[in-house]
Amino acid sequence: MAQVTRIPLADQAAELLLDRIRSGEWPLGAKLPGETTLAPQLGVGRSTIREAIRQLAGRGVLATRQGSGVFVTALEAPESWDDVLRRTDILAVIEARIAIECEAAALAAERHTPADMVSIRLALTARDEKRSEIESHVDADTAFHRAVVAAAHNPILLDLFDSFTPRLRGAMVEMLRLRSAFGSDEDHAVHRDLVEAIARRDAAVASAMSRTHLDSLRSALG
Amino acid sequence: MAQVTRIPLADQAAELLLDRIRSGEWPLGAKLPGETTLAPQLGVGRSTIREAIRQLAGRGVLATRQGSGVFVTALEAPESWDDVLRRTDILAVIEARIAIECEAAALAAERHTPADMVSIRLALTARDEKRSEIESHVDADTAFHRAVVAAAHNPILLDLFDSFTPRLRGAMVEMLRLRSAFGSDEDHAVHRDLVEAIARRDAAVASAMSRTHLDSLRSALG
DNA sequence: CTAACACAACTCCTCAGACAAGTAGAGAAG
DNA sequence: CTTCTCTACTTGTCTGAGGAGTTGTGTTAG
Repeated sequence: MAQVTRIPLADQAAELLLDRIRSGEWPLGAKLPGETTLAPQLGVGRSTIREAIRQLAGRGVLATRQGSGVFVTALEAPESWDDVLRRTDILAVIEARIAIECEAAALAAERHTPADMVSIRLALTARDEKRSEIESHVDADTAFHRAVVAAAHNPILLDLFDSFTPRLRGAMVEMLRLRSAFGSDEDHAVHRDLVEAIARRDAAVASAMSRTHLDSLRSALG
Repeated sequence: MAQVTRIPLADQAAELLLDRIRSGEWPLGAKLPGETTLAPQLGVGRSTIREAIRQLAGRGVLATRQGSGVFVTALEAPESWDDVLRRTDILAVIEARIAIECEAAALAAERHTPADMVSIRLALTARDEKRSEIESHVDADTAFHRAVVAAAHNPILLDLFDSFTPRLRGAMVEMLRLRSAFGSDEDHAVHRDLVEAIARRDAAVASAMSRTHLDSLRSALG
């Protein structure tokens, strides 16, 4: 089966070089042959091999130093975090979210500022008002939990939360379509208790409330 | 302060294009002006602008189609997770590690297999034998905790743990050089208790032991 | 013999020009 | 209105030339 679309020589050359790097022909930190050597060796022009090198340099695999040469800086491109999440079981993602959100709730109870409490309470009322539509309710719920994590004042926990939510959104919407036990009064009570626990700086209860909420989410998705 | 190292024009051009993309001048999916237009506009040759485009293509920001043009495929390159960690305060990293490791210890208590227990106990004895040298002791400690996280059977938690440890290693070594309260018998007892709690599937105690150990680490580094 | 200097060979960087290959739109023919 | 063809424009590739930086070698002064 021949390919319909011609792949540019520069792209082919880049893949070829990457293969030879992965094979161990040029270990980490090694210097590649000069472009004047590499170009005839692959049967392409100098500008083509240069573009291939640039492409790999953009991916962080190679680095060029004028007058010195081209060097291997990484054995392969670092895998995108989103890709890891997309490939992983959704239950594992929820467990990871439980881990960071419980801790974040405890930290939020200790560290929250008045401004944090304002945005948390605002997000809670917004969450309560949007019980009708499924998607907007999920988004409001996510926004509320994000406000809690933000009150922990830890950029890593917040980054992790933000990287988890896109993966979870679809599953949550789908789940709500089947069983609508989410917009219930009981569910709302848990969230209100969480806010109150944070407000009175009760870290243990705040953490426990988060766990309660997320455990029910896990069992619903499992 | 002028820079000592000359930055290649192609790299400068790539950064310039990336800025204009981020500024919203060319939205997602838009077609950039042709190379023959862009090159004089930036005051560089055509091959130079081509290499800049290749570089951004390697980072996933642009895509070229022969005969058609160059198109924006992503608003910005996904930031490497390592870069985020390197830039962040080390206390925040420890807090994140506390979050995932406590949860992982609890999950490990529930899910560990006989093979998990073997590797955990092996790592514990190895950790105990290497109390003399600082660096090897830190590495043995890290290996032990990694074995615990691995027993949780959650790939995301393990990936997170692996991404945290490189950032923490330097700080732990430095801390041990100052106060050597780490290779103490008390410290070893905590780890032994953690293993026993996991072995008898006591999730609450396993989580608490992890927290004890890491809290002392946090206060030592703070 | 050692150390500092000059230089030559090598590397990547940049430009210019030419032609090939592919695409998309305008215009003509049906 | 549909279809075909052709033209203009785009990226792809190659070649040749010179500029700029690095590195190692050889020379020379001490």
